[in-house]
Amino acid sequence: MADPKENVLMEKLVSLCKRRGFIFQSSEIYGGINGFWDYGPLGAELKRNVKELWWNRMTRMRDDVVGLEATIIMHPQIWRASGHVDTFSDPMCDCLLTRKRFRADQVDVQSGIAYHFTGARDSVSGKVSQDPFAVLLPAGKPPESARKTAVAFYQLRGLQNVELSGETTEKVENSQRFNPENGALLTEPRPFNLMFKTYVGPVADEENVAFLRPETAQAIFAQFKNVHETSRQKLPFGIAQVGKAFRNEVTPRNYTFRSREFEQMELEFFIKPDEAVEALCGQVATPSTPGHPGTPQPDWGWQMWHQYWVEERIRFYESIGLPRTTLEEYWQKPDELAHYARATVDLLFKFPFGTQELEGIAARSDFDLSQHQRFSGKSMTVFDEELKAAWPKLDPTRQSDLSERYRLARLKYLSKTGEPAEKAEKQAAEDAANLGKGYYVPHVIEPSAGVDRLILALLAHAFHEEESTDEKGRKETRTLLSFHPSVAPVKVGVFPLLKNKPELVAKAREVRESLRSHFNVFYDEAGSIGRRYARQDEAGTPFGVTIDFDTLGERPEWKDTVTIRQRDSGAQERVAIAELRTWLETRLR
RNA sequence: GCGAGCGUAGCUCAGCCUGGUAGAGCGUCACCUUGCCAAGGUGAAUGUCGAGGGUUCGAAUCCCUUCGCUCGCUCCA
Repeated sequence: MADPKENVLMEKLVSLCKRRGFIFQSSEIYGGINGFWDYGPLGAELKRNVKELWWNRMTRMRDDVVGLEATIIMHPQIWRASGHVDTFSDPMCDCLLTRKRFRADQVDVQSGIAYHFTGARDSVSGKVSQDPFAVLLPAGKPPESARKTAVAFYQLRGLQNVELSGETTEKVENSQRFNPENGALLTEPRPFNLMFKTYVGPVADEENVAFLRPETAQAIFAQFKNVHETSRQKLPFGIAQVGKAFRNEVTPRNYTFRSREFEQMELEFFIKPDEAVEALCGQVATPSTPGHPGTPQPDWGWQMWHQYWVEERIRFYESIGLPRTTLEEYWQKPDELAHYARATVDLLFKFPFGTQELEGIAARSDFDLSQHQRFSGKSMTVFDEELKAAWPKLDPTRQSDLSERYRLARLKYLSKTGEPAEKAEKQAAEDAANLGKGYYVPHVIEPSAGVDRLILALLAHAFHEEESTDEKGRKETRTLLSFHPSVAPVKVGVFPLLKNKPELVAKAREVRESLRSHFNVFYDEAGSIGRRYARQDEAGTPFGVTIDFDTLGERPEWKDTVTIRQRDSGAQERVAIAELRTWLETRLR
């Protein structure tokens, strides 16, 4: 767990974010609302930059990924197909004695004698508790043991000398209402819905229930066919989306890290099943060495693609200023994997409050599209002309081998979904036959990142304090945010050396105007020059441009040049105004 | 959801125990000053003391409720 020093760091960061306008609590004037955060002027710029860099890198800089922007509220069936309705709304109950929480349907079934109590009173103080309580004992156990548990319960309610009242017994069979560990009564099962619920249309009844999406991914699957057909993409290709998602988290914690409204950047990268790759290329390439596997090749199987995306994503983080050393790769153990996942790598960042997930890169097989195929009744298969052409040229034993492997994989999926065995067998056989005709459900690799936690990681990583002592022996702390220039909210500060010299001010404003259509520029003339540098250090502005007397020609050879100061080192150099834009452009990438 | 602690100016905090209508430092703003790293001077703004209720002649202070934050438990597809 985080040690005190790291909590102090977190407090400093939170305070800086508020003071400088990066992050505010939502609805603060009304006392705030738990789990919701707003981005102030600098935070909004930072977040835009991050999303834009992701979008450019994932879509515009590639031939094989296209974008999507889907709605937040979708057909409720989507969340049944995805499994969210089941896994996000488990009724839970708590042990009245230990507070331990159980999923109501997973409590071990028990039988025995239940001892009910209507309440208790303190024989010394006279204080009374009217809370009913009950303990279940296996048949044959002495009643004293039930009373002991009940006494402990009422002691928790503030009674010291417990005198139990209204004891009755009842025979109980196959009950899930009692804690198997101590026999204590559990609270009533309460729905624990992690999805935000709303109603579509003016009538708020159960038929009109809809959910705010708990992830952006499902929209991509739901629109897979449309995008595939209109984008003229062929497998392998991906669909990227950036957008809001909502989860009614039990405990929003750690500043913006776990929020109830948050933004995701997700890619669903669709690939051919390994059986199809083998049919086409004669073999499936699998990773032999760690690290980036290079330019994608036609013979890559899902493992190569998975490794490729893990490495691509790490490169992205490096490019925006999170070095590999700040990240941790965590390969989920087989028993941690979701049942449909073949492999999942979490990219973790060392936050001040602990090492936590920034992004997950999951190999999700063909589970998602298959689910939507089953629930919607619409085919999610693609037709692969090359596969159709290649298949007849295969050796018959190879054909039956591939076909059988594909059939078994489909059967495994269909059986797990609870399809009747006979129906599953029939469907799997049909799917296998279709493979030879060039039809299959694409598999998917999913790099899924949280924008807000990435912002927090960038802030935490950029935060630095430098202690120094001035000539008068006073200790000073310089706070700076060492953002990578590509994400920095403000790219360049422009300052006249002195405010009371109109020529300097006029020239500085002129320089600001010449730059502002190219970069986010901040102009400041208030206070000493050092103070203005310090203000920009806290905002994370990488460069400061100062207009001085030499700019005006005091030293003729320096006419129309400015001083550029670098944020992290404080180093200065002289650059001609005419070259400023190019100078900055090459350093802001 | 449970337990503990906390909530006073933009930020960090004092005052609360022992009720008598609010303070410091930093920051912000204006003017002056200032020839490159938070210099200085003068002046200014800012809080229904998280919110609501109660006790009291009187509440930042005592009591209750509620919201928010932190930590622990729980949860985390």
